[in-house]
Amino acid sequence: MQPALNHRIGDKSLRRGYADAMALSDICADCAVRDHALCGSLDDRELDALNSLGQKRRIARGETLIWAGDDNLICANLLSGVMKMVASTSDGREQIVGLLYPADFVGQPYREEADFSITALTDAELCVFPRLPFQRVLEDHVRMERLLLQRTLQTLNEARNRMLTLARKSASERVAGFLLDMEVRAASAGCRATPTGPATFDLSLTRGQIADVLGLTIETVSRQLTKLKEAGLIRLPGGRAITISNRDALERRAEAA
Amino acid sequence: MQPALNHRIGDKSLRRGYADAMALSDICADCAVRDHALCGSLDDRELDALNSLGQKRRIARGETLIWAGDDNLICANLLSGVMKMVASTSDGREQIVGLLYPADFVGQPYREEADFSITALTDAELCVFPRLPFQRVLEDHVRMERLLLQRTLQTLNEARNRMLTLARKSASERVAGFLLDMEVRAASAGCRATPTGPATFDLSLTRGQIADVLGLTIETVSRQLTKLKEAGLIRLPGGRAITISNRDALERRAEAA
DNA sequence: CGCGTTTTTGAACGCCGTCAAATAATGTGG
DNA sequence: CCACATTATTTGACGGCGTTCAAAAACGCG
Repeated sequence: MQPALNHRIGDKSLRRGYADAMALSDICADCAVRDHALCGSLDDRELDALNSLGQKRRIARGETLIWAGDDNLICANLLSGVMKMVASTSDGREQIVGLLYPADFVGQPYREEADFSITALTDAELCVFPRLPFQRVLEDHVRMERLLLQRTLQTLNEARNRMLTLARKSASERVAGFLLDMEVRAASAGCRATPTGPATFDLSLTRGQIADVLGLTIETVSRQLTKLKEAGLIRLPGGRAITISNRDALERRAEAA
Repeated sequence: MQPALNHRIGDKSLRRGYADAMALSDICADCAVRDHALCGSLDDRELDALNSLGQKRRIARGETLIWAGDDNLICANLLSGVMKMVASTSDGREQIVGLLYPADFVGQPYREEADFSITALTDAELCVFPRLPFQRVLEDHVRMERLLLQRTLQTLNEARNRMLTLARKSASERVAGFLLDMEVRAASAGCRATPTGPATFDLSLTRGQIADVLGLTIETVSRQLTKLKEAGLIRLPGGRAITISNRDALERRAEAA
C-alpha cells in the first residue's frame, strides 16, 4: 500500500510525495514533542513507516480540523498550540469535552464518523495521518498501541471526573478547580523549579472558552473570577494572566459547595 | 472504612489455585458472556492462563466491589447483574459515571489507586482478577489488549457525550434521552424481533439511581416522568416498568430544550 | 393488615442563565 | 502614534429551572 521510504533523498523539496515524507522524517529528529507523543514508542525505522503516512500541517487559530458529523478520515499528533474538542446539540449548545495540548493524540480511531469537532484555539502544528492506515500501523506496533491504551484510560478517568464536576459542583467550585488545573499545566509546561510562592501564569483561554469547558456562561465565569479576586485568593493582572495568591484557600473552595 | 473484600471463604478455597482455576475454566465453557467479553479474544489455551488468575465471585445487591481511594487491586469481567461506577466529592455528593452490564470490563488498569467506587445494583457475578497479573496477561495477548483499547475508546466517546448532557441539557431532555437509551439496551438484551410498537421494559433503577446518572434529584426525575406520562409519551404501568407510547415525540423531546 | 421504603406532589428558595448596557482590551488603517 | 472599530470582559437587574424542604400517597413485603 505505502511505498517504503527508507532511503534518503538529497534535496528534500524536489518532489512532492517523497519530499513531504522525508521532510517530516527529518523534522522528527528535532521534534519538540517526540519523547512525549505516541511516536516516542517507535524506533527510527518504525518512525519511517509512520512518516510515510503523515503530513505536517499548520492550522490557524479558529480553524477547525475535524467537523462533528463528517466522515472520520484523520488522526493526528499535536505538535504545538492548543485545540479544543467540542460536543454540541442539534440546536447549537456546546460543551468542550477535551482540551488538547502538544504531544496529545488527536482524533477517534476505529470510528467511522467524527462525533466531535476539533478546532484550534491558537495557531497550531500537527502531524496528520489518514485514519485507516494509521490504525494499521497501530496494530503492527504493540508498544504504540499499548501507549495509546494507557493514554485513553487516563483520558477516560479525567472525563469521568469531569462528569462529577459538570453534574454536581457549583460555579465557584468549578472555577477554582479549573484555575488549579491550569496552574498545574502551566507549571509543568514552564517547569518552574519553585512550587511555592504566588504563581502567575497565562490561561490562554477566553472567558467564553472557560465557560465552555466548565459548563457555565461567560457571565458566571466572570463573576466568579471577580469574587475570587475580591476575596484575595487570586489577582487578575490584566490580559488573560492569573496570579494565585492563596492556593490553600483556592483548593478549599474547589471542593466546598 | 470498608469491609475486606477478598476473603471469601468456601470449601473450594481449601485447595487453592488449581481447584479455582479448573472450576473457572469449566465454567468458561458455558459462560453466558464469553463471546462478548474481553476473553472472547482468547483461545482455550490462553483462557487457561487467564483463569489461573481469576476467581468467580458473587456479589449481593448493594455490596461494593471497589472503594474509591483504596489501593486498586482488582479488575473483573461482569458476568451477570448491573453495577454502577460512582464518582463523589469529599462532602458526599455523588455522580454515577458509568453503568456496567454483563460482559463489561470492570476496573481501572494501570492505576495505582481506585478513583471510583463500584457497587452492585442487583445481585451480580464476576470473574475477578488481581490487577497486576491481569495487566501482564493483557500485555502478552495483543488481541485482548486491542479489544480493550477499542472498548475504552468507545466508553470514552460515551463519556464525552454524557458531558454534553450533564453540562447543557435540560431535565426533560435528560430524562427523555435516558429512557430511549434504556429502551435500546433492554431491547438488545431481550433481542425483540419487532422494533416497532409500544415498547414496555423494566428500568431496573430506582428514581434515585436515575437521578445519580442524570445529574438531577429524585424529585426532578419523578416530576419529569409524570410530565411525560401526562403528555402521553410514556406510560408507567407500576413498579419500575416503562412503556414508550410515542417514541417519535420522545426522541424530539430528547434534543429540544 | 401494618410498617418501611419508594415515589409523588406541593411550596418556597436560590443559583445560575438571560438580557442589557457599560467598560476595557485588542486590533487596524491612516 | 492616534482615532476608531471590533471584540472581550465586567457589572447589573431579573426570571426560570431545578433544588431543597416537607408531607402525602403508593408500593412492597413480612
